[in-house]
Amino acid sequence: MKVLDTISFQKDLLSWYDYEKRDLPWRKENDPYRIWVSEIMLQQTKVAAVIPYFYNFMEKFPTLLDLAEAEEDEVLKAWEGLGYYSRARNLHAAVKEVRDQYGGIVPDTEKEIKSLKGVGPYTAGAILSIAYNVPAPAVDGNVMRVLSRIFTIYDDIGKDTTRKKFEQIVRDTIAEERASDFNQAMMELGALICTPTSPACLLCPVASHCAAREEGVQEMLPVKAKKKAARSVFLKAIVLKNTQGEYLVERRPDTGLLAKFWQFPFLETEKDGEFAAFLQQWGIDLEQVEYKEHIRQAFTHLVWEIDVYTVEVNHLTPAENQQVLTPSLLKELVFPVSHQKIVEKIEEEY
DNA sequence: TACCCGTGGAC
DNA sequence: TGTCCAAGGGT
Repeated sequence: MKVLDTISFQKDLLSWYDYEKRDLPWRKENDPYRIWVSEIMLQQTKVAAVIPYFYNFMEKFPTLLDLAEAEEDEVLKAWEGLGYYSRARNLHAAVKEVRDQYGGIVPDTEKEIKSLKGVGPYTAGAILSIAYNVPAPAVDGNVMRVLSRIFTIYDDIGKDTTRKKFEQIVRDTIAEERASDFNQAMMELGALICTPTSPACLLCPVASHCAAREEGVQEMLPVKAKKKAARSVFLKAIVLKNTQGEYLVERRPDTGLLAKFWQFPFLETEKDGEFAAFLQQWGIDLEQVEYKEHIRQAFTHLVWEIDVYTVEVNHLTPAENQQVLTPSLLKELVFPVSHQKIVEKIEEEY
């Protein structure tokens, strides 16, 4: 592996960062709680998507204690639409643990912080370095992309051992006195300059240190194994409305995909015959329902293909996991994005 | 290790 | 339209 002039690299990187760093809401104060929340929100999520959620979240839960004392449904509602909802549940649980076990102070040791729910190798390093300036590696996708190019490392970045290799490189390279800025600068460089496609090498402050640039292979890196294609699941959903203008919704199971979210009843099928049998539980015939639209919701590992139907009935009796609600009460509940699209059309079209 | 877990934007 | 993927973690 090539030898890096560490001091020169640090200087070039940090000088650029001092001048070019973005003005982001979680960079305004050095509150470990705010930094923690931002890091969880930023997991697999773009900065632009996080910003409005971060402002709203901080307004609702300004301090760690505010969040610790909130109801889970309230926390999930603030997370609705951001995705990966276990992040919200884990953060909520972890914040309670910090309140109870650490006197409300976010711990500053690697062992303690990694023991918190939802805090893995990256997030532990990010909080330690950004909040406490501890020289710990915070290796995310950006950092692996930047370093794979600097050193022309062709290891598959999807593998755990590869991340550990990059963590060791960061330990050897990090600016000890400016650990916070160094880690953030590496990520900032990955986000703004050393992008996945068409990296802006002509604008790169560390281009002179970059082996991939020298060899012209920057577009080949990093190496990442292809993921399996997502499988499609075909669903038929029914929006049931009674003569009072109320709607039937049901709660998803406590675990798994979109746990505890609300949805309109649906059946996993493409066949009208099976759908007809499904509708019989409300005494409805297939001829009574009206097809409204098709909604596609793509997850990382599967795709929902939803045909949406509506029907109006005289009376609706909710089962144990169901509710019959007015539109305004419906909007208080947490729905998957695909079903939010239905909720938005309720009253006018549905 | 491989799979599960969301969403919206870029290309 | 399809594909990829973004400051990952849990199991």
